[in-house]
Amino acid sequence: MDILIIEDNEELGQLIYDFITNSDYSADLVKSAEDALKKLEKENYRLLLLDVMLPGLDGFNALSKIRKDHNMPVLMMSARTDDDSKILGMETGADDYIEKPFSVPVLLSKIKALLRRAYGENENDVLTYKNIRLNVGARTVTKDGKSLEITGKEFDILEYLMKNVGKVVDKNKLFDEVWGFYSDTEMSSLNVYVRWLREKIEDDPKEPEYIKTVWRVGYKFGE
Amino acid sequence: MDILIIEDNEELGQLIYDFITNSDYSADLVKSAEDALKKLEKENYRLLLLDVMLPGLDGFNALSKIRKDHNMPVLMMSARTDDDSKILGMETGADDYIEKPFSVPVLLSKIKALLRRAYGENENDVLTYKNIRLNVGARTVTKDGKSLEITGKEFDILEYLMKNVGKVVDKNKLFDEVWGFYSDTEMSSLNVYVRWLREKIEDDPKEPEYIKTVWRVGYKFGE
DNA sequence: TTTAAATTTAAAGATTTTTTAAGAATTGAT
DNA sequence: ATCAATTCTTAAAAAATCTTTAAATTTAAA
Repeated sequence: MDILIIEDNEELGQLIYDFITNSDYSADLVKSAEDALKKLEKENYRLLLLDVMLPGLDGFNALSKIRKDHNMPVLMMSARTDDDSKILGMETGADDYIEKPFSVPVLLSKIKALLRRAYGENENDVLTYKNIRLNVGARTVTKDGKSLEITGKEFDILEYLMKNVGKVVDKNKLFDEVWGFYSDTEMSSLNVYVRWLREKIEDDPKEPEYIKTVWRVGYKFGE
Repeated sequence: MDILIIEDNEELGQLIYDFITNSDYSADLVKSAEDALKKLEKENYRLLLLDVMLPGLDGFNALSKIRKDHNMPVLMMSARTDDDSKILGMETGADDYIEKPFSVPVLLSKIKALLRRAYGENENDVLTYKNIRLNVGARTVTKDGKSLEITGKEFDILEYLMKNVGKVVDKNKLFDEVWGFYSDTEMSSLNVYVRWLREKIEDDPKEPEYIKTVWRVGYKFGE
């Protein structure tokens, strides 16, 4: 899971949640610091969006508790605009602080900046086409956010195809890429893997929307 | 040298410079992006404070030039308060953006937060994933707060895996990391240690929740 | 329309890789 | 020097993946 949003205001929480999830991040939304602490035990998050004014444990105290166990970037949100609040937040271990009301696109760009700094430029680690996402680092593939069980060879083939979205990929080139030039595996095996890939990826393997065959040449992913 | 300040307004530049140098950081002050680029060739800075409105090359263009060669945190300063400027700055590679006029103590706390994130403050002593905690300094591991008896090699393996949560760790890489490139221990021993680790960490070693095997490649911790 | 070539499909066998258990070798503490 | 803990090896069993084969289908061209 990417982001945990801790915000007690129902409406604002939902707004942020919708925007974030529509921006290709996964998120959970909780209404109190106590719930957040529980969630953190069970799930792994890459970033925290933390409201300051919360019922029960407030944002500052929650943060110092969280910081004992977790080192992920934390972005605080608050209506309190005085300097001391900002400074206190960051001294407590927040990475950044955004004043309410804020523009949601600005929030998103702050999130991106924090993720970039904490985890590196790994947007290029993920290949996306429509609702298919291929994560090179994790070697996982999802469709509509649900993960697909994919084998090694299948992954290698899909990776190469998705690195060339819209371009016709020559069968021999694809084969060499996946098996290596000197492999003595039969070329026909490639067809078989494509069949299985379609089985997993396509809604209707007979009418491929993603992996299209280009007669006498090879395959083309998408477009 | 810690910080390079790029600010053409003499008075403001001096103010920032004084405050920063009085706060135990070393700094250089330049008045243009061109000068900054020259300085960056010669000196090594840990952070950049970059004004947007500059004579000659402006802050945005300077930043995209800088980002080709440098990855240090960059904090932009500008009187332009519109969202698009902020977003553009961060898309271009800035880590944060502060509106002028700003409070200098707030600026300082932003600087601290950025340095902390980029270079670490407390040597990431504890790695946490869900209910598993690994204390690097103490070489201990707990699950749900209860300590697990773990041997040296097991710890080394787990540490490396947990430093790469969610990413597939190549078996050879993992081996080299733990045993060293020139070790003549058999590769297959790694499998055995993983088996023991699972015995200790997993609820059900047959259905690993933490240490997953990625066929043909290696292992992946979590996600 | 017919034909040959290319691709799809399904199934089964082969191969590779991982898991597992047991024991041998090594190390460090007493 | 002895003992216990740890590290390492080995080999069989199990699991997952890879590969081949051949028949069925589709396509493009004669």
